[in-house]
Amino acid sequence: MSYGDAMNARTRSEERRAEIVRAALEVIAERGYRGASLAAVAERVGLTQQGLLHHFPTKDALLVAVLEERDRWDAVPAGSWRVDLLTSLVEYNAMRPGIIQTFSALLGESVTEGHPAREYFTERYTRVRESMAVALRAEYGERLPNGLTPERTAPLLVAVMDGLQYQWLLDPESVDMPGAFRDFLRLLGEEA
Amino acid sequence: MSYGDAMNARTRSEERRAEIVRAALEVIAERGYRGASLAAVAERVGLTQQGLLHHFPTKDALLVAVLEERDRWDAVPAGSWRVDLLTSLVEYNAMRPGIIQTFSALLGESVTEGHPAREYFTERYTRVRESMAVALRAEYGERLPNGLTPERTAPLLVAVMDGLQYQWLLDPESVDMPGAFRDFLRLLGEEA
DNA sequence: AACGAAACCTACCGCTCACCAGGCAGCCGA
DNA sequence: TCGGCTGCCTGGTGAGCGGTAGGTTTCGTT
Repeated sequence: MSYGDAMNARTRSEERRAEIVRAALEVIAERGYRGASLAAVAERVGLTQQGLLHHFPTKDALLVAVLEERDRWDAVPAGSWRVDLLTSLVEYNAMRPGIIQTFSALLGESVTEGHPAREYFTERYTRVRESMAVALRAEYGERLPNGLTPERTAPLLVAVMDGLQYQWLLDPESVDMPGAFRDFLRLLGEEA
Repeated sequence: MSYGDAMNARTRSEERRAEIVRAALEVIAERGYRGASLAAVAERVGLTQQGLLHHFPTKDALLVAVLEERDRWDAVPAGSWRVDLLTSLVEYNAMRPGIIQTFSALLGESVTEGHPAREYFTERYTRVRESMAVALRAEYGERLPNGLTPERTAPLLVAVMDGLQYQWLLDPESVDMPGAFRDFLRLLGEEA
């Protein structure tokens, strides 16, 4: 195997796949997973539907790649979040409605029966709740208001982030997502 | 309850429509709106697809009826909520996963472009936020923690309810939705 | 008994979907 | 220079979609 060249076959193929995944993210944001046709994704990267199927043999395989992309995207730095970085994350999200829309649409679909992303989201939320509990403990210890534990607070934190996203996507003018999130954090850090 | 006698034509037609809407709620819960075929809804009430189209001329017309049903369902008693009744509402919801699933799936779809329920949800959330602000002011006055106003707290309250629903639908064993909601309310009512 | 409307049907249409089969061009290592 | 593999194409298929057209049965009203 030679590796001197600027771009070997494997690299080029991975580039192509990455392009396709990017296009799929867009189309899913616009039409949801069920509404996203392979043809629409293919057209966006200048392929025919069958050309796309060469890289991803089924529609579900493409979805798997999309979900893996998401895992890469918000991979926890050094294994755990810090609460103040969450604020930055929300602010960053507020500048990228596309990504938020993609995964909000997918989350909504995933609660329906037999949806191919259901298991992914179930496991993801288990993981994220645990991760958030760790972050909350690091920030507040056991001194959360009203004797709340980090484990009981984590689902609320996650719910606020998700719920705000829906309200914000529907009506960005009326909902200050980062501001509201900061308000929530202030509820946790009972002020000195 | 037999139809033949004490029921006039109009009443029977309305009964039929109500049956269809109920079936549509089920099918949407299972497959989302895009995934819900008229044929599937029709079969559930013992009709052909065209028999259904006699009562609702288009698929969108059926969706409108579904959304109207929801408005009737959670119509605010006497014009405004009381915060303690929200707890009961959440507890009640936790016993009816079907309804929650229907509207969580619809909410998720609604953020996609040109979705027929988008406007409905946008306006609904505007209304609900206002309604919640009123309820919060009635309960806590201006004395929310950290100088939060009812208007700024309302989006958080709504976000928590919605966000918890998704986590709960995906993994009811791991998420105590009513308990978590009570935790959130306890964050608002700073103790004593 | 006669009539008209409501309820529901069969048949059909054009379209879109995910996916299969088979072929062909171009590049790469041998 | 050749063989094979990768990338992508044309062509086609069966199923399912929402919706139309037009007929037939049912039934309350008169």
